[in-house]
Formats: sequence, C-alpha cells, structure tokens
Amino acid sequence: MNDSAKTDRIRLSAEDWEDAALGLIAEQGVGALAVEALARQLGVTKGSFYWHFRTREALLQAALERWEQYGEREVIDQIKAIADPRERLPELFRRVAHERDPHRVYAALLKALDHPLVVPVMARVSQRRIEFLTEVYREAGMAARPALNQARLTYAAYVGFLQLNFTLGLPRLSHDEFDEYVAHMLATLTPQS
Amino acid sequence: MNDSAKTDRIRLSAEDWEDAALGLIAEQGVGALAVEALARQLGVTKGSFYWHFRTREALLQAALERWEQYGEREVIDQIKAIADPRERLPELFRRVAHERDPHRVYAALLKALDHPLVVPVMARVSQRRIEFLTEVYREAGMAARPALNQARLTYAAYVGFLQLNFTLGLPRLSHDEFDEYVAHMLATLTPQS
DNA sequence: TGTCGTCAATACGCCTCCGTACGGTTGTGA
DNA sequence: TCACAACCGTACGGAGGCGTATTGACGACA
Repeated sequence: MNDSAKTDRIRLSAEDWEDAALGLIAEQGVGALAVEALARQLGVTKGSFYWHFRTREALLQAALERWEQYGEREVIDQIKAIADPRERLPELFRRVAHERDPHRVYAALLKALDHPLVVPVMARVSQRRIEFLTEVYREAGMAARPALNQARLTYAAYVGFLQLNFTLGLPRLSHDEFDEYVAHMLATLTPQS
Repeated sequence: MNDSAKTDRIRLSAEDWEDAALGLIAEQGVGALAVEALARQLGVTKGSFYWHFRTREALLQAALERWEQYGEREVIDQIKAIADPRERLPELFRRVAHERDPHRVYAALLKALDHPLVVPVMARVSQRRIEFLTEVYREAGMAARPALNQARLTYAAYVGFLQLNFTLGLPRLSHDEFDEYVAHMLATLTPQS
C-alpha cells in the first residue's frame, strides 16, 4: 500500500507539480510549500523539480495562476446557470456553508496574505467575486449602489465565516444551530422578497 | 537620531521583549518573529534573549498571552460605558471602520491561523467578542437566539472587513464610498429601530 | 540501433535561524 | 570593597531548506 499520493506515473509534468502544490497549500498552508517535501510526496527528488521550475517562487506563482484560472469558474458558472435570479443567493449560501473542499485553498491563501505573491491574486479573485455578487443582487431587484454595498458586506461575511467556522472551528455549533445560523444569514443578507 | 525603536534603556525586561514581539507581529506577521531580528531591533544580541526566554515559542506564547489580557479590555469597556444601548452598535462600527491600529495585531494573527499557538488564543478572543456582541444586540432589543446569530454574522463581517479592506486593500474606496459602505453595513446589521 | 531530448538521482555548497556554552559587565547590598 | 545576581556579547554546533552541478535512465525517432 503506497502511503499517500504516489501516483504510479513514472514521469511528471509541470502541471503535476502545480496540482500537488495546491494540494499541499490547501492542507498545510503556503508556508509548508517546500520543494523537498513536495518531491517526497510525489515520490521523486529535487532533481526533478528544478528541471520544471527555476525556483520555488516560480512554482508558487504558477500554482496560484493555475488556481486563479481553473479553480474559480466552476462555482460562478453553476450559479449563473440557475434560471430564477432570486434562487441564486440561497443556493450560493448553501454551497458555501456546507461544502468545505472548494474553499480550502482560498482559506489557506487567506492565511498567507503576508506573502507578496498571493496578495494580488487574492485581490483579483475577491474583486471578481464581489462583482459577481453585485450582479446577482441587481438581478434580484436591488439598485446599483445598494447592490454593490450589499455585495461587499456579504463577501466580507463569507470571508469571516471561513475563518471563524472552518479554520478556527469557532462556534462549535450543532447541526441544527448551524442551519439556523445559515438561515439567519440568508434572511438578513437577502433583499426583502 | 536613533533609527527606530532603540529605547535608551540599557537593560531590558521580559515585558520589553513581549511588546517588541507584538510590534513586529503587527508589522510583519508571526512568521517574521525571529529572535535575532528582534534583538537587532532592540539593539542587543541573542545573549539577552535567551536569558529571558527558554525558546522562541516561549516568547510567542508570552506575547500572545499579554495581548489577550491587556490589548482587549479597552474597546469593550469603552463601549460598555456608553449609556444608551442603541448607541453602542453605531459607535462600535465607527471605531472598527476608522481606527486601524488596534486591529493590526488581530489582523496579523488572522494570517497565522496555521500556527498551533495562535489558534486557541484567537478562538478565545473571538468567542468572547461574539458573546459581547450578543449582549449588545440583546440590550438593543433582540431576542436571545436572533441576537446570537446576528452577533456571529456581524463578527464574521468584521473579520472579513479586516481582510478585504486592511490587509488586502481591496475595494480601493474613496472616502465617500467608504462612509456609504459603513452606513449600509450599519443599516443592515442593526436591529430595525 | 544510435542519438537526442526529457525527466530524475545524487551529492554538494550555502545561507538562515535556532539553541548552547561561556565569559564579560554592571548594579546593588552586605 | 567584595560577592552575587541580572543582563548581555561572542562564538559555535546543528538542522533545515534552497539552488547547482553532474551523471544516469529511458523513450522517441531517424
């Protein structure tokens, strides 16, 4: 039994390294991104790494770009596919509240905002999401400026939610309490229907 | 002109080191807390450090305890001193929105939630603040359960606000836009008066 | 079948930072 | 003035992580 992620492919590509890097970031944070650790996890040595990347920073950069491009589209597209605009907010909230995995990289990156490479990426991603939220609020019937402010507020609540509930494990809510909280959130952050 | 924080006291105490550590954490994050860097900043060498602390972790621990004990009381006490309970929320919001310094350590600690020492501290502090917020909401006229959920939501919005506006510098709002956002926040997170 | 490009192993040097050992200085009280 | 504790400097050992150099294995393709 191979201990973990030892894919039995003999040779690796740059993309394999980037994916592995994102996995490691999601699990242990950006600080834990070391080339020898990654190499061990992939079942090879550093010799391989420095063929694909000039430096450790280059890997981080590439992994972040990969995440920014491919990891984001999904949620937004799926939400946009919902016909009734008023149904989009509730569905969005439900996803965020109950699906943990898609947010792990984002949460990990949130803890690495001291690193100069991740700040611009997070700024772009957050900006884009806020714009998307604004759009959804507008389609739900709000005027332009309130929609923008509401989007900012909702997104801030999302970010704080990640920190408090996921990474901090804070409220230690029971299942019912949690659902009640999500319902409350939905009620106060959704335009009065 | 001494370049920065070179206090002209000849000899240092453990508290001096803890304060300097908190300052460094606020400016550059927990990861930048290195004993030789701190020693340079204080104008001494490691020899001094290891007289006061057994290890680097011990300093972090002590600094965090110091922050948890002394750095928090202030805001809560000042808010509690406001006579009219309905005035407390707006004042609290104003403070958070416009005073940057008191939140710098908290924001820095938010980016260090991968470190095992800071998680319990942040959990306790956040928990206490949420309880305080719940109290304020109750005094403003809300029932028990809604007040609790509202407090959680408001605090999540606060945490996200820190990340997006302060550390990410995200919305790049003008002064007026910013005030408008704060007003919006206040309007939707304050019980209907 | 030989050659070339691709991917990987090994070994090494270097730097940074932690922690230790020990010797030196300064203040203070007997 | 002597002794001792508090505080600090210097020097060193060692671990961990980055990057380089060199060589080796292996498949594709002429």
